[in-house]
Amino acid sequence: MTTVRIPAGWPATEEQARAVQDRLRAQVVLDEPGPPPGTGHVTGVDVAYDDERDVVAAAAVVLDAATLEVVAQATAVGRISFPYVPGLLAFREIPTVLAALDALPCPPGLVVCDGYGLAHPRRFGLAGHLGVLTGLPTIGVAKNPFTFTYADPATPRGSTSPLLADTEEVGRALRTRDAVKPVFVSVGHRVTLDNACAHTLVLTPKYRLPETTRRADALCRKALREAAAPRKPLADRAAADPTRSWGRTLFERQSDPVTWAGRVLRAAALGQRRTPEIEAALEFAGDRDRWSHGREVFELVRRGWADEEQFTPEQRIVFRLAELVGKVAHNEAGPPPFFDHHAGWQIGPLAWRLAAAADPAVRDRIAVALGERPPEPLDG
DNA sequence: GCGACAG
DNA sequence: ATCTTGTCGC
Repeated sequence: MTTVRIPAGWPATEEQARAVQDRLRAQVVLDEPGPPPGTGHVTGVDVAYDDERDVVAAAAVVLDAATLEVVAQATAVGRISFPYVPGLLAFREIPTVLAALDALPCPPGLVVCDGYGLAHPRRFGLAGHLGVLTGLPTIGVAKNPFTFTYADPATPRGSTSPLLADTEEVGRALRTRDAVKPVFVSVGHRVTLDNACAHTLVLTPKYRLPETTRRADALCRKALREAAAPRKPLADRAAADPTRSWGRTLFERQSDPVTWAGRVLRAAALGQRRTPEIEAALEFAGDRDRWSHGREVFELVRRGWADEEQFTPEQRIVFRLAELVGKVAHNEAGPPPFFDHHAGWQIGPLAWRLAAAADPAVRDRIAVALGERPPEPLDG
């Protein structure tokens, strides 16, 4: 497995990313038929994320197009290079996908992407982007219609209907299993739409999604599991950390957990350098109307301390508290899926770790914000 | 102006 | 994409 760095000059803003798309899309080749279905190699690529740990894992799995047996596979891990923005997915996935493709011991043949090619607001989705950067023939097979419209294809497998941006056919809804929701096929690079659909049908003898996608999905999840630091079971951590049960009961006694978390954060941040992320979290905790956006606050704070090395241990604790404010608020008022409900339990122990190392005035202030002190002096 | 919106 | 419990089906 290879490790990826974010490429130099990689777009940092949405505006830059859109400019890159506008520049590169002229290089897409649409007038080649592409490899005949059922011959040579077909390669699936997919990506899995752990946003909390800022880890991304990609996989490329090469299948024999005739037998659908795995011929070769490779993975790569790296840091997340771009947030998820509809229309800019490629900037989040491509660096790691390229590394996985590079690590393959054989030519990939046709590359099947999890997403779109031509069917894209600027006609340059993930599959087209990957095709232009590698020169390989690519297609996109997506699970959802994005912003496009389509009529439901007829019931039997193999039926299609045009995927429309207004009246322009940008792809096709293709039924790969009888009476099951279609997939959405579009051209990436150097393949026609007819051929892309034919490939997709060859790749779906048993399931709705292409074997390439299924294999790559399973492999990148596994790579992600192995890349993320293995964690001890919950019970072990509870035994090793007596502050945990105190943190739990303290949190569960709060009738207004978000406001409480905000007070704790304010006390903890006192006297420390305030970053914009901390300011935002503090302001947020005081505004009940915004709690449903807790997840965004979490993500903002998480991005804010991406360069962990530049912060002191105390500042890192403040950042973690700010993240927890976002998590707790999201669990309290946001839509599912929720963060794990243990999140709030960490607030007390974390804040007290800071208090224990601080001077008596700060310690008192944190104790007041928490509402109590731990039953016995905690070290760490 | 606001929401929806591939993964 | 990710979080999640049970439930349905081959």
